[in-house]
Amino acid sequence: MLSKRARYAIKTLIYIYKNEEHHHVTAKSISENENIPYKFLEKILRELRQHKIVKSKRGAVGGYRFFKPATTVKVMDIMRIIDGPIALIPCVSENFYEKCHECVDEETCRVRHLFAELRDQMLPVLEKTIAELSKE
Amino acid sequence: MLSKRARYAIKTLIYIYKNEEHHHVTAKSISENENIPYKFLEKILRELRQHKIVKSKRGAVGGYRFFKPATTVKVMDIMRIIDGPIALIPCVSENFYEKCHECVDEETCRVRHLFAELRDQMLPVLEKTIAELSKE
DNA sequence: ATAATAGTCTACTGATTTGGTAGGGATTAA
DNA sequence: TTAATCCCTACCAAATCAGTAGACTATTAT
Repeated sequence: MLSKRARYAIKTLIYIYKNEEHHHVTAKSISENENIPYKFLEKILRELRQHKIVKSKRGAVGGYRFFKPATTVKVMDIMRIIDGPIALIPCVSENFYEKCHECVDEETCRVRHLFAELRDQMLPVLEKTIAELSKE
Repeated sequence: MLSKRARYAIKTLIYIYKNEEHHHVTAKSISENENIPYKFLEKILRELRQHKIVKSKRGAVGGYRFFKPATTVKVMDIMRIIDGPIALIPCVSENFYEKCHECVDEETCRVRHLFAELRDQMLPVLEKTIAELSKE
């Protein structure tokens, strides 16, 4: 399951994308419009900033904006930042690989093959970008 | 991520399938051969029995067997029993649906569509049965 | 200069889940 | 009757999740 943080993050980015044109988007307005607890949101935004998804501006007319174009930010990027691996078992993860110390031979492990196939089916769907997701 | 319990459950069923022909398969032998803590395994087996995936026989030459043919037990069945929904958000889950009280309109929610598509890509892979998974 | 606005950071907390462990009870075959 | 084996309840420590509190820093408008 997706964590609430990840869902909030995706909603937050869609909201920023739709509102960043004329000014920075404040955490307050995101919080109010998307119904995300303010302090909780701050933490999420911080993570997004640290991973260079958004950039921030402090002070009176501050707020958040995309760091790189929303057309280049994929849903899978956000999921990996917030929740970690997409794959369901670590030994088939591309970005969070861990050796499986349960099966003897990774090359022939059938369970591994199955979950590799699963990951291969999942990834293309999650290539969708925030910009694409925001169109209506 | 798949829980350890779910991975243990899948391994357990593959092991039972490969060994049930001539006699019941004991928890002890599963535990030893698949490296699963005995007491933890017992709990998993109990859940599988309660969901009619395996049946048990008590006493001296007791153990576990498939309740219905392994050719009819899908990986997704096991995952749902042990870990719950396959879908990453409840509002697109087939078996564990919950209304999304975040988005205003489920029909037009873009996030929902994305995760519905994701689920649709995942399900066919997880249709694979324990019997298929055990072939070599 | 200063007040108001808005992001930054560290620390804490309560509830839930995860991955177990302990210990006995019931059943069956030899 | 005894050894093997499953059945059941209860407990536990660590991690994760969702969220809160409070103080600090930077920027802008007046």
